[in-house]
Amino acid sequence: MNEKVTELLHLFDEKQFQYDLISWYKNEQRNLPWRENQDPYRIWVSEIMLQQTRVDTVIPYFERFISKFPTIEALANAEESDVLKAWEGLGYYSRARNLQSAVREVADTYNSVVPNNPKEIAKLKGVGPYTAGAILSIAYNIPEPAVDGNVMRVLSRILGIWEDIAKPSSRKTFEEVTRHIISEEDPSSFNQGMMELGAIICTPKSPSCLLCPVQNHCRAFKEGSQEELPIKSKKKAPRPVPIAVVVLKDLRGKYLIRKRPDKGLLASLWEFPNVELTEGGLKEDQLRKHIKEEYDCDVAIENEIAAFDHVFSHLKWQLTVYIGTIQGTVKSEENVRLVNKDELEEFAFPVAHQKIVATIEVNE
DNA sequence: TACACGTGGGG
DNA sequence: TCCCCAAGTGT
Repeated sequence: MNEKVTELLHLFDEKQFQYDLISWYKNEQRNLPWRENQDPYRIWVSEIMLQQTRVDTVIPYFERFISKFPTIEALANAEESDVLKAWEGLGYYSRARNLQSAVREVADTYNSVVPNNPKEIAKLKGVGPYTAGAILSIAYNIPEPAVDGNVMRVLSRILGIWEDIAKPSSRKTFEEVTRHIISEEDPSSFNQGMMELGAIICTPKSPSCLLCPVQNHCRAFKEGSQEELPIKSKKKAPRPVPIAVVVLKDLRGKYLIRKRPDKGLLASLWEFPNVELTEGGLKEDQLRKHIKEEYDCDVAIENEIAAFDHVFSHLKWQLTVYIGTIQGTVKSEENVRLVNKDELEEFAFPVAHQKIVATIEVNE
C-alpha cells in the first residue's frame, strides 16, 4: 500500500463500513431490469448502456435490446444495422458497435461464455477498467474495483480526497483505495451499493447526508465539506459548427439519404445531405456545390424549413435545413439511398436528423 | 494527457 | 437559457 492510500485509510473502519453499506443496499436497492438475475451478458449490456447515461434513459432501451438480442449468440449473429437501430437515440454509438464486436469475440473465442478473469475481459472492445470490474463483481462475485463517477464522488466525501476527479490520473487512487475496502464476501453488493449510494443519497448537488447509511464514516460530513467535494474541473464549451442540410426529393417523391462513415462522429448512422459551412458565400450555393461533388447531381433548393442547434459533448451543430428537388439521377453507391417516407423509419438516424424527419411530417 | 464521442433531464 | 451532468472508453 503506498503512502497516500495508507494515510487515507488511517483509522477507517472498513469492516463496519462494508456492513453498513451492504445492509442499506440490500434493503433499499431499486428494482432494475438488469438486476433480475446475474446473467453476465445482461450485466454486460446494461453496463455498456449505463456509461455516461442515466438509469431512467437506459431502462426502455435495455428491455427492447434484450428482447431483440436475448443471448450472446443472438447479438453475435445480428446485422449491425439492426443493432444500431436498437441503439438509436441512446448516443455514443461506438458503444453499440464495440459491444457487438466484443460479443462476437466471446462467441468465437470463449464458446459464448463471458470471461471471468480481469486479463481476458479487459481485452474486449468497449470494456475498460470500470466495466471489467463491474461485470466481474456483479456477475461473478469477484472482488475487483468498479470505479465510476459515483464511486469517486462517494469516496471523495467519505475519505476526504481532494483530488480532481476529472483528471484520468486520479482514478488510480480510487481504485487502490477500493481494493483495500471492498468486501471480499460480497463484492457485488459492495460495488453496486457504492454506486446506488451515489445515485440516490450521495448526489452531486445537495446530498442527503441525514439519510445516509454511512454518515458515521464520512469525513466530509464530519467537517461539513460535502458540498465542496468532489473536486471536479470544468469541461470546455462545445465548439460551434455551422451546417446546411437539405431534404431532397426526387421526381417520384423519394428522399435522398446517406450513411455516415464507419468511424468518427455518429459512425454508420444515416442522415440527410449536409455540408459544414465556411465563411462567405450563400448557404444554398455551398450546399449545391457539395451535392454536385458528393452525389453528382443538380438540385433546386426551394425553402428553408427549419433552423436549430443540436449540442454534443464537444461541439454544437448550428443547422439550417432546406427542402429541395433532385434534377436527374443520383450516383448509385452503397452508402446512398433513395427511400419513401415510410422507409425512413427503418434506418438509424442521429437525433438531430430525427428532428428533421419530424419537420418533413409537418410540411406534408 | 487531452480530446473525441450523444443525449435528455434537472437545477 | 444555460450549464452540469450520468454506472466511461478509445485514441
